[in-house]
Amino acid sequence: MKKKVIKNKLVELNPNVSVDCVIFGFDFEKLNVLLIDRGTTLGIPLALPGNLIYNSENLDEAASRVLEELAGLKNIYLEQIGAFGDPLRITKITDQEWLKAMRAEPSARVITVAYFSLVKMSDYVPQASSFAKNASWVSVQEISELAFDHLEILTTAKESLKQKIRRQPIGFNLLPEKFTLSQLHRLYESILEKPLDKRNFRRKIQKLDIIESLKEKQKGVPHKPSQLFKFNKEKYELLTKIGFDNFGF
Amino acid sequence: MKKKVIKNKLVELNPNVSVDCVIFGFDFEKLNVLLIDRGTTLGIPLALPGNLIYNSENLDEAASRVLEELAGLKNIYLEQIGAFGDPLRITKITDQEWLKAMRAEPSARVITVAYFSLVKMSDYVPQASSFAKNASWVSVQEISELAFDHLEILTTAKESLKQKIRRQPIGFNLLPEKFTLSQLHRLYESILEKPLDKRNFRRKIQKLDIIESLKEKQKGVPHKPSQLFKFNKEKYELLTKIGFDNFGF
DNA sequence: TTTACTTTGTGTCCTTAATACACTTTCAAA
DNA sequence: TTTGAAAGTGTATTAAGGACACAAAGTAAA
Repeated sequence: MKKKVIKNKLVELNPNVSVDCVIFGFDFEKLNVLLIDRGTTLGIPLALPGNLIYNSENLDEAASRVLEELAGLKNIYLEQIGAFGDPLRITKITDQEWLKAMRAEPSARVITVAYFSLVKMSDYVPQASSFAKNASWVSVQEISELAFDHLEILTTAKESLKQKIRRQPIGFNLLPEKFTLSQLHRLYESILEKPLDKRNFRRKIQKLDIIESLKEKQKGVPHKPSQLFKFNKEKYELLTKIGFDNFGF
Repeated sequence: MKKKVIKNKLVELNPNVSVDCVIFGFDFEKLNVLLIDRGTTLGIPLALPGNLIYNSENLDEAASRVLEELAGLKNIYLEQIGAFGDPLRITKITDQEWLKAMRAEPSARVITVAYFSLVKMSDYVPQASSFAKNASWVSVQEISELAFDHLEILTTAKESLKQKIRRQPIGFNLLPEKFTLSQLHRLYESILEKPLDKRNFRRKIQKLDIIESLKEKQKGVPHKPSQLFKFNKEKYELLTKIGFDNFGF
């Protein structure tokens, strides 16, 4: 069993449990996911960032650690999606090369706990980052295969994000401090994967009362400049806590 | 490592991963959960049914197996809630007695994958069942402590069920073939933990178009007998697949 | 047999939310 | 000064939610 010493404490990797993170980012056009290029010669090189957990940490901590190790990202919005544990999930021959190189027990049964996280893309620019480990942003629409069962995890993550954003205004984690209503609009359309009427969208968002218009406008755009907004942290946190479900019952 | 032979195949228990099931039942008054009395002298005797997984089975299969081993229940509605993996979740001294008796590696780090399931209470009557292993139905309202982190799992399961029933008509898994609207009404109130207006509830359910009135009424009740209904499997399955979310976006 | 008791079953009004839809404004660049 | 491109805005119609009260149908007890 692989061992590691952190701060004089012996820390053991658990060979049977990993975490994988679906890290979403928004480029004002579409949703992206941060993927790792494993550089394998066989099979699909792209995979979700993830790793085995240490026995000393809980699952949320493990996911946070993966985010920090990969991209130096701290205090990131994280949400557990669920556990994936098909015995066959890591047995594709095309994944074995990588497992043998990376794992002390490459054939161990591993169940993985998947998370999705929301980051501002500007907080992680792969080529400029010293953390970069062959990581890059890939448009979710363009992803048709991934290593292991990661495509299934991604699909579940997208669904989970769709559901979540209908109840909590978590989308703001994907936007910079200042943003326009059109950007927010495109964000919701990207996540929900359907067009939303502009006027109805704006009315609804304004009624939620979580955004405030700044006394500032877009500059240098070759069209009418857009009003900039920020969101109201207090209202946001309240709504995030209680949700804003309005289903019938 | 504990080993077991099933159908001439060597099957290994995974010491690090378990499943736990929150089995809900409805007695026409309130929600109940099937709990195991571990008969421990120390600490809290009641726990959720669960067990370590075998390396040969996937997580859903493990949960189904637990249901079948415990109560002979097959083809039961099961939904994964998530993974619980705090390193301290099994370290209460009051839980150690039981672990030492039951587990080959009582101090192993175990993460558990939790499920909730919905059963008709008539399908499992503990005292009459040959499967009974000190299992009994307990009203969810009366549960204030459980072994390990099972109270947290129960809380999450209740929340998860609440969310789910707002999108899919899964409540029918808790009712017998024939039921009255009042029973369905009380079921929704029990799950959502809030009163629902009788007329509005009936109107809404009827509009979903998933129940059919039978040409049959309650008998022997000391009041106006209620119309009996069954639910329409086709419509039910369609709605279960596509959900019936009607949130704004 | 009458009365009391208990639960069923039903309709309307009002308010709130959803949806569909088109034109003017403001800027940069040509 | 014209063109192109996105921003910003209001109304009318339809659908759904929420509040609310009383008659009907059965059993049990007086």
